[in-house]
Amino acid sequence: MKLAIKRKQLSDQVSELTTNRLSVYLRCLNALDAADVKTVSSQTLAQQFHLNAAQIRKDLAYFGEFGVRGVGYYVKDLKRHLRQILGLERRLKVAILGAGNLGLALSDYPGFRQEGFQIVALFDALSTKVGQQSRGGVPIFDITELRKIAAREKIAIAVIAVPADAAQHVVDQVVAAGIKAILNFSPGTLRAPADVKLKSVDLTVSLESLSFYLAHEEEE
Amino acid sequence: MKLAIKRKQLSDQVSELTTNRLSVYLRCLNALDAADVKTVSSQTLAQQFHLNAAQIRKDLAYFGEFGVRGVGYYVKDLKRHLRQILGLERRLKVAILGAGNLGLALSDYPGFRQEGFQIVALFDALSTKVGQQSRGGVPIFDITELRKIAAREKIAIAVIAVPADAAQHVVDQVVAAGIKAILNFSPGTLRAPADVKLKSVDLTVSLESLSFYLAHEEEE
DNA sequence: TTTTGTGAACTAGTTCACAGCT
DNA sequence: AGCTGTGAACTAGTTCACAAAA
Repeated sequence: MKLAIKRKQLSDQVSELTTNRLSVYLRCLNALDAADVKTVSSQTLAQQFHLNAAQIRKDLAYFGEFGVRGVGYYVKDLKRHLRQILGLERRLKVAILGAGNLGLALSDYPGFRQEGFQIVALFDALSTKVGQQSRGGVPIFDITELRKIAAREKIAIAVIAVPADAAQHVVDQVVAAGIKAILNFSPGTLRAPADVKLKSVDLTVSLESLSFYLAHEEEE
Repeated sequence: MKLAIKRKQLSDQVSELTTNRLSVYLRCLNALDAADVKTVSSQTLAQQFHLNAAQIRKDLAYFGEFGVRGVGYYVKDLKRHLRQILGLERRLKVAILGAGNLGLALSDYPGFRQEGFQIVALFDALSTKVGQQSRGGVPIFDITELRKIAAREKIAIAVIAVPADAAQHVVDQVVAAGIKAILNFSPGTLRAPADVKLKSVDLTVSLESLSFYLAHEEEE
């Protein structure tokens, strides 16, 4: 009951910081479960990654009361709940846009294949690539077929791995194909409608932030 | 004078959020400069990506007074300042650890090569890979040679692109080789000493955050 | 006794709003 | 007139600290 009421406004109430941590907790629980640990406290969990125990409890409390006072959390139980919260109980299908170096590497990346994601298609505009497949066997389609294949395969997530100058155009096509979640690897700002979740991983920004650190640590 | 005083505690005072935005501003300024725009206001800059003009001014104000009241910022001028702030005036050398799909793709990624980064070496433990090179011509060395080559080439940044179970061991070797900045692509938490800057890009977390969004948007 | 779940206190980050310079 | 630089107000996120449950 309490759970159901909260559910309604979840994606507004829960910040991305929290959902990212949920993923991290889940990975930790997988490891604990594999090591046949039955129960874990927020304290123990917090020590693994340098986090605060209260934060873990607060993060989980958004979704229900999963813990047992005096005991902690049952590993298998919490793991199941987290998978459910993150929407991982169903296999989500992923398409990668851009069959260049990065796109091909991502399509065979084992981390993507784990935990319920299934990479079903690559798309490219280059006719020489269309019809080929990645080393791991993901077929490459022509980008013009995106709409058709996205609908047929029920593709839920698009990964953008095209050069910066093509990225916005590709995003527009992805949106037109009805895909509601995009993970973008191209540098620069992209526009997408409000009902489409666009998450960007900007490799250049990451490197430059390290460069900043190096430039300013030397001085102290 | 004011600038010099501030400099001392910069990396403590300035948050990562700010430095990440500086990268984004720089990219925008590059585009404006290429389009031969001479001057830009924080207002205009803010509209490009959906940001607040005051935030841009605050971000820049940490480092000095670069603007001209009534005019805005001189594009070339601010660009030069940002490059200097981010430590991009010198070319930083980068090594990639792990010559798998991801490592090879990253070593030829054009975004890395731009803006002052130079990928000089790949490292792997597999003897079949050692001696080969990436398509773009980055040579693959044995990981045992890391220390020697890092010193000789003055490698400043290490990129971790090895499987999760090898990641901590590789990080330890990178640290032992005296490298002070690490960009990690492997999933999971890694430990590094306080004087080493470790930045992680967790692809699984990114995808799971999209999954969360998809799972919870459907309900409204 | 142990550990959760959570209000209250605190800290960090963002936006407002305006004085002051050009 | 126009736009920066910045204190003050606000908002979001984290940590503390403790009552309540097992």
